[in-house]
Amino acid sequence: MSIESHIADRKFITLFRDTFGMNENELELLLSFFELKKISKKEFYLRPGKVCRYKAYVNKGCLRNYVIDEQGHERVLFFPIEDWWIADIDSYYSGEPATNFIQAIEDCELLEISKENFQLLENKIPKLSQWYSLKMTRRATTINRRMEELKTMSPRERYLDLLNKRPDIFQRIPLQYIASYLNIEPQSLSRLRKQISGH
Amino acid sequence: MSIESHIADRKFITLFRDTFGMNENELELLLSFFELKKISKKEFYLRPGKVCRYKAYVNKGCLRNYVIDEQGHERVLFFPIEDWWIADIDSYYSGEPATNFIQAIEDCELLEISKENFQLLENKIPKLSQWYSLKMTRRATTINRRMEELKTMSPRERYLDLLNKRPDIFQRIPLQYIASYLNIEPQSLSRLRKQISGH
DNA sequence: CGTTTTTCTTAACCTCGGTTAAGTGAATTG
DNA sequence: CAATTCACTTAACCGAGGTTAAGAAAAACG
Repeated sequence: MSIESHIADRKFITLFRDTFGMNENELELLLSFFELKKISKKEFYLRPGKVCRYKAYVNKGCLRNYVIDEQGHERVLFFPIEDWWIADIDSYYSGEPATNFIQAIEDCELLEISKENFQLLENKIPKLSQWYSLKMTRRATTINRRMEELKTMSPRERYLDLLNKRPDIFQRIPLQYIASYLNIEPQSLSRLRKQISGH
Repeated sequence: MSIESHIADRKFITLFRDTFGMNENELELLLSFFELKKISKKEFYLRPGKVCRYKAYVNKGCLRNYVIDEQGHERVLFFPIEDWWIADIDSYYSGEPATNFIQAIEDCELLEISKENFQLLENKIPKLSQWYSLKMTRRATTINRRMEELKTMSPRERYLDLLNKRPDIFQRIPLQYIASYLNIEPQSLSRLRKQISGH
């Protein structure tokens, strides 16, 4: 089964065709550099220790990107879903060993590319650099906003905000992971939900 | 007094000369697009409400970049110092009104450039795009690391970590702002410092 | 289906950091 | 250099969220 058939209906291809006006030749070249990788629920895409030399496009599924703090608690940083890119961003750019876990919450279909191949591709398709710069900008503003949320909102506010802005999250991700994303314990999330529903 | 004499001894110029191999013509062109802006202690470089259409290089001095939460508390996000760039990153890219305050802690010398002029310059000096991409990447990893700190470390750990990694900060920035950066109240920082020194 | 495992909830207790208030010390300023 | 503002500290009290422990509910699996 070719990669193309898997992704023909995905944003991955429309993104480059429509937003960057890539022609069919460029698209074919682009696709030939990516490798399809399937991982099943609970499987790890990345574990700490190894250097992260790849990034992957989430074609299907949902994962959690987390770290473990000194007390041994898991802390969820992101929930990558369809149309996101995954990597240990710090390790990918610094070459230092990764510190992040990336684990599948659902069965996932990923499109993976190595750092080297991505650079090759960038040289062959200049439009990719434009796109990449845009992507890094968006990433920076997203994380920035997330940092502001952590600094200015209470757990209760963060919960209500997430419920409002990302209702999809609650349909497919266990509450214990959402609690970790909100930076509280599962018991505290339960308590919060009870307080809120009880009024 | 020309801009050149002000920045001749700064990283601003060595950065482009050494790292990007710019020649004197390119450097002169580059400099001609920047405007020298002096602001004195306590003065604001940016306030919420207006769209942030400029970015500025900190040639000299030290500032605080903060937001105000719903309870009216100031929350410091960054302490831009020499060789940093300042802007409301979200507003600059989205075109929405800024939410950040940027205020001088010391008398400052800034080199400012508009978004439009920066783009013009990017077209004239291709090396600038490379540099820009690198800068956005660094920015993303920095903020990412900061988010991880907020998620995994206790206030006490964040204090000790800052003391260790950025001792310079404690020499030039009032403790109340450092407390805000650490996401605690000044009274709690006092208590922490007493506990730590008393052992 | 019934069993086992995982996820979620509840409750009691405790701790850390916020809040309020007051006082001390340092730095500007006229 | 006296006055005023600003920065820092201390202490008492309080409450949100963490911790521990147990049980209920839901999902996975043979």
